[in-house]
Amino acid sequence: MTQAEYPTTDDLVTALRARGQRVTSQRLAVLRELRRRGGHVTAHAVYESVRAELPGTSSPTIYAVLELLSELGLARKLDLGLGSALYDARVEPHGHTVCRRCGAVADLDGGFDPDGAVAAARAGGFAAERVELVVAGVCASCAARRQ
Amino acid sequence: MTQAEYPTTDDLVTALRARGQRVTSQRLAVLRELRRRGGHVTAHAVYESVRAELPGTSSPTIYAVLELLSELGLARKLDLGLGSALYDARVEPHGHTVCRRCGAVADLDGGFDPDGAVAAARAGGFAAERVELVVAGVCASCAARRQ
DNA sequence: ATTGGTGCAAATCCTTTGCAATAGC
DNA sequence: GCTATTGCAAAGGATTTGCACCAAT
Repeated sequence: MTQAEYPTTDDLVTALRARGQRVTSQRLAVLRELRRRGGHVTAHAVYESVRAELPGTSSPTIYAVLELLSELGLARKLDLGLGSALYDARVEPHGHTVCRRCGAVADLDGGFDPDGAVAAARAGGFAAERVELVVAGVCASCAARRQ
Repeated sequence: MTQAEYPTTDDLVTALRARGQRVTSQRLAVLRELRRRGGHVTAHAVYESVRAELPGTSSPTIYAVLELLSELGLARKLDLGLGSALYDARVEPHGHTVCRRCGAVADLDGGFDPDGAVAAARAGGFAAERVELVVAGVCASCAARRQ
C-alpha cells in the first residue's frame, strides 16, 4: 500500500484565495474531517461529524463544500452505486474495490495505468481530467463468512 | 472502435430457464430495447420505450428487470454520477468517457488492461467480478463549442 | 459596506417497497 | 393450480433549490 497523501487546510486556503473565494470555518472543517476519516465517506457522515464541531451547519452546505473541494481538486467524488456518493480526500489517481455483499470500499493500488486511459481518451478527442477504476466483486471477509 | 456484441433474447431465455425463472414479455422487451438503443440508457428511457410497446408496464418492473439482467450478465449498470444510473447491453469489459459539461457518455476501448486490475484486486483477497474504468473530462464537441 | 456563503424549509428526482392481481409454468 | 412477476400507489432517501440572514473580505 502506498503512503496516502492528503491535501492540507493550507492547500485549501491557497486555492480559495487564488479564486477570490472566502475561507469559511465550514470549508475548513469539511476538509479536516475528510482527512481525519481517511477516505470513502458519505456526505451524511461528514455532515454528522462537522455538525458536532460546528453546530448548526446544514446539509446543503456540506454538499456545496464537497462539490467545491472536488472542483478544486482537493477531494474526489466517488459514484459507486451505493445509494449515496462517497468522498475521498486522497486525490492521487487510484482504483477502488467495492464489495457487492457488504458494500465495503477499499483502495486499489496498481493494476492499471492511468496514463494509458488518458491517452486512449485523448485519441478520441476527449480531454481527460480524472480517471476512476472500479472493481466490483466480493471482499475477502464476505467470502470467508458466507461461502 | 471494436464491433460491439450484444446479448440476444435467446441468451436471456436460456439464462432464465437455467435459473428456473419465467420468460415474460417485459423481460424480453427490456433486453430488446437495450440492444436497439445500443448503450448508455437510463431506466426512464427504457421505461418510455417499453411502455410504447407494452402499455401498462410499470417503472418498478423496469428497475427489477434491469437489475435481473445485470445479475445475469446480460446488461451492465453504470453509476457515473449523472443523477440516474445508465444501463448498457454491451457487456464485454470496456471503459467510458463522461463529459463534465454535457454529460455525454461514450465507449472507451483500449487504454487499460482489465486483467491487471482483476489481478491487483485478487492480490488483496478480493474476488473481482466486474471492472469499470471511467474517464471524466470534456468531450470534443463541448471543447469546440465553448472554448 | 459588499456580496458570497450559509441555514432553513421545501421540493425534486431516482429508486425501492408492500400488497393485490395476473400470467407463466 | 401454483407462485413468480407484475402494476399500482406510496414511501424512502439522496441531493438540490429559493430565499433571507450572516459573516468574510
